Amino acid sequence: MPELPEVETIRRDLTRHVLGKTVKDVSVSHAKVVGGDIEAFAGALAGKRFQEIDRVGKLLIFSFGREQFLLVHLKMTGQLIYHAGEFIIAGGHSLTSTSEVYPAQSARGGRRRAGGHSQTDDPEVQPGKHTRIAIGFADGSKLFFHDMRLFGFMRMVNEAGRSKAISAFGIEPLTALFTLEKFAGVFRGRKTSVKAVLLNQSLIAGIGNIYADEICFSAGIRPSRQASRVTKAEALALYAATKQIIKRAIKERGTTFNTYVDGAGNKGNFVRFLQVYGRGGQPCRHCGKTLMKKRVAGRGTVFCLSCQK
DNA sequence: CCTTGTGTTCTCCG
DNA sequence: CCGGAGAACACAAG
Repeated sequence: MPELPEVETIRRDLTRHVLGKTVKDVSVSHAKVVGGDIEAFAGALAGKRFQEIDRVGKLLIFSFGREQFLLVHLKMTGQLIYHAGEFIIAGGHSLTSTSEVYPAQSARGGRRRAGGHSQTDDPEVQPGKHTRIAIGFADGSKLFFHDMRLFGFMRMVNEAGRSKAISAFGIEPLTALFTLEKFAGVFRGRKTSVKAVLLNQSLIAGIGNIYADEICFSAGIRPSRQASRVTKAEALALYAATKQIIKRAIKERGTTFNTYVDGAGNKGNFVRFLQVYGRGGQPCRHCGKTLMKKRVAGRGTVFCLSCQK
């Protein structure tokens, strides 16, 4: 599940690789992943030059000047992978034209292994049965959007569309506006759980199920605790944990639990540092007691009854 | 059945 | 009866 650290890792990877490149051709497998109209999307994107890549929460924003933007959301299983070189088919010969291997409206075309440097198994097949969008650049390199579940999307929007998308997000961790004052403020007066607040993108941008559980563990607070009952000291603990865990996760290039890969198709390393996520029934790394798993805020949630109050 | 991010819809309460 | 908060549902595929 790409959350803030994963999306930020991809943003940095792609900033290095696709900035300044011009879109030559665009292929799309399903209309719904580009907002319903493949022709309109491909037409709007063709010929555009990538000028800047920003991120708000888990949303990527590619800029083409002041009036045209590409919004990309990976949702649960989306991947955005850049390929510099040519494609090597199982048989051995290379391809240079996207349309030859990946006609619009058809995601089929067999499994073709990419040129060598990837570490994961399924995700780097280029293009594969889960390839939804292929963007070919003038220099022959390509950007692939994969998504097993058809939740993720790309959209071309104008400045009004960009502003609207950004305004839906709450405070952004790791920016100057992410102050203890504002952070503590989002918990104040809320009857819902601490976890629901952490997951609410309109309050705090970028936290998903993995980091919400990790933040709660680090702060020693049960995810089910009522937000309004969080004390000042606990708000500080949650605030510090949020900043520290997100920073560290970015440094480790994100968490690969199931399907996440970075802009080059490689896994993230933060799994090694997970204290609770995915560890229900296993011993707490701090006290040794069995970690509890239950549903909080509609999500699978793992915590330690003894370390978290 | 489970997994989860988010948009939409439903329900409750004052 | 309105508005807002929060919960529940829908979506998708393995």
